[in-house]
Amino acid sequence: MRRDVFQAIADPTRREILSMIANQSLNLNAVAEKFEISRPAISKHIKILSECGLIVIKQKGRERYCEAKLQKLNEVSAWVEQYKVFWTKKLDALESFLAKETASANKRKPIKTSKK
Amino acid sequence: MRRDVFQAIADPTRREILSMIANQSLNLNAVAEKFEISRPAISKHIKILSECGLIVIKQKGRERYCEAKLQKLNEVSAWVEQYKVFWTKKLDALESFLAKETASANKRKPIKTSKK
DNA sequence: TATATTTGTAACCGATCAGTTACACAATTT
DNA sequence: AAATTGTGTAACTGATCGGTTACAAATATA
Repeated sequence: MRRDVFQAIADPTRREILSMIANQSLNLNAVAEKFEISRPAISKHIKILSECGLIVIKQKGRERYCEAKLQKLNEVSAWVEQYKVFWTKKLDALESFLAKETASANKRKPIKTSKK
Repeated sequence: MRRDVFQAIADPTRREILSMIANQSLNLNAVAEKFEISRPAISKHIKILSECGLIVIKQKGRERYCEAKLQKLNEVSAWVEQYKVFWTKKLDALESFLAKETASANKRKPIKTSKK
């Protein structure tokens, strides 16, 4: 069974769970209440999230509070950031192309370049 | 059938395909050659990637070149960046705690803070 | 024209996924 | 002590996933 962060965040319900508990820990029932699906289904999602380290469970009496541990998202961040240059590079190229095109037409007002 | 960027990048083979063609377009066979799995399997992965807009296929004669269109990764980037504050905040808090703790002990050399 | 090459796709397979219902069990409340 | 609450888990289901083999079709080459 593959259990990594990329797989964990692939499911929209799990992403929603993360957004719910990012700011405040919630117990399992509190999480489940906000979804249409059953409590055991949520329980399974929580299990997956905790197995890959995105949340930790703090037992308090009979309740189990889900606390977000978003550090693991760093793995996703690092992966996606390595490619950012590819799409921003293209946008920069488009930007400079448009700037040049506009300059040669030299009647319209120049495009505001965002950086440098 | 759910077909979004999060689901597309959940599979390690698809992430590897993206890394292969990020810099250079490759035809399907060239991609398939570098993997253990069969050509039809790669063909399916390519289809998924193109269906969610991460690559485009340029037909040249009988060959089909896969060109990465990584702009769509922006969606993932935006999602993960919104949470960056949560884990960097905690790290900063830990950092300042350690700095303070070290200062009060004031014999060990201070921790090098990365920014500001 | 016959043959190679590059590819898509259909049909199938076993594993996993995301959900369900039903039940068990421990902690809390009455 | 009895009832309620919060949760885990087993057993099941249908859908999807990631792979395969086998075949078809279009382009390129001999």
